Amino acid sequence: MGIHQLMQFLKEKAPNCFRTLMLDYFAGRTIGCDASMAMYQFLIQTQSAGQTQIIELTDKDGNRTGHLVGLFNRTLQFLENGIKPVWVFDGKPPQLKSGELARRKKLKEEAQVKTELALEKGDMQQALLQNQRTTTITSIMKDDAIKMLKLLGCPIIIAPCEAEAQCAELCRAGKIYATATEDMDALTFRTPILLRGFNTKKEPIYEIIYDDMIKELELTYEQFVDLCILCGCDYTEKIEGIGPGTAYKLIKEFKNIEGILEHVQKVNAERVKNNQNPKYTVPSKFLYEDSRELFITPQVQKGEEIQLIWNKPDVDNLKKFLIEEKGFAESRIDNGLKRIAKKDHTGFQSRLENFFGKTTKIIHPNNSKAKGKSNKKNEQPQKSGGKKKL
DNA sequence: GCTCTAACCCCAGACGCG
DNA sequence: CCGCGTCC
DNA sequence: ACGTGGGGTTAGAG
Repeated sequence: MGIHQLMQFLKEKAPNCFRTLMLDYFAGRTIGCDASMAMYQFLIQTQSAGQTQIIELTDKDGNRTGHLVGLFNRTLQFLENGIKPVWVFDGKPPQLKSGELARRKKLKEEAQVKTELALEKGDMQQALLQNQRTTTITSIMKDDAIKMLKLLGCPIIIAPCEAEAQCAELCRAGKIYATATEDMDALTFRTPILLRGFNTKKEPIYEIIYDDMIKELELTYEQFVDLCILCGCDYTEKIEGIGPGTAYKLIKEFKNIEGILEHVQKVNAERVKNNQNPKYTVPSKFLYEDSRELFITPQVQKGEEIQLIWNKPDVDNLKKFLIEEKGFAESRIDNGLKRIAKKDHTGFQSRLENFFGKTTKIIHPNNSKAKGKSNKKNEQPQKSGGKKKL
């Protein structure tokens, strides 16, 4: 679950670290995308309720393909807008996450039972909801996605561990402009820029700038990590009775989790003396030190070692794969490829254009339904400063 | 009252035809 | 331009 | 073998 309620906390306590941007702002930029989360969402959202069963997109062998449809469209949307995506996949989750993963697995199993129950009752709406909760990503599905994205010409990174941590490393190394994810722990991994909102065209894209955030909160990085752990992260239980609000106050006052634990013991002891229930409950195994280490020095591949290269799509093999193996309609692939036919996938053209200020308003009729007023914006000649800094 | 937390509910995409 | 069935 | 999140509402505690 990333960091519990961090988004809402930041909106409140650090409102000035946000910017909202339109898609065309990113033309010519490289963006690191969290592949697992995107796949998961596409798989969920391509399910629908039939008369007596749940319908999912699959190939002829029954392998699910909803994530491929989604990633295909999303990638083309990026390329069409001159954005160069690098898809980053999760590797092996850290040991500390196993408890959280077990919890999720159990929830999925319960949802599976509820799905079948709802199907028996004929409650298709409930069946769909529960079936969405059972969604998991198999290694076949992941391999299919990697194969397709490579054939589209995109660089792929399989992170040694958490994708968010790898994106943060790439961003700090200057290999990507920003990390695109809905998962707020990218900030805990210290990504300089986090982007949210690519999942819906209805709203603009939010940019969160790490340096602004940390300044506005008046915390050190280490303190911010402690704050995130106290809010609730994937690696350890949190202290019951402390949410984002009090965690922030306590960090300010006692500097770190060690100091807060001392304070917590005192407060609880005092209350026990007065025959009151303790105010806080510290988990029996509060692994905050290990969690810290996972956030601060995560297992990643060094950014300098990574070369990102975009190629033109391998049209023949892409078609062979998607049509013959995955059951895609040829016309959809052709339509998609037409959208990016004029783009240069090496990224040279878009950088050059960006340098000369030519790409500032590549936006498409498709997207313009978003707000209605956003149309006007595109028409404004954004000529001002001429070329940007380099 | 007001603030905060926790538990529980809901929600999530894109294309293209008519 | 919108609504809704379909995408595989 | 394993994997997403967010918002809203409400009840209850301090």
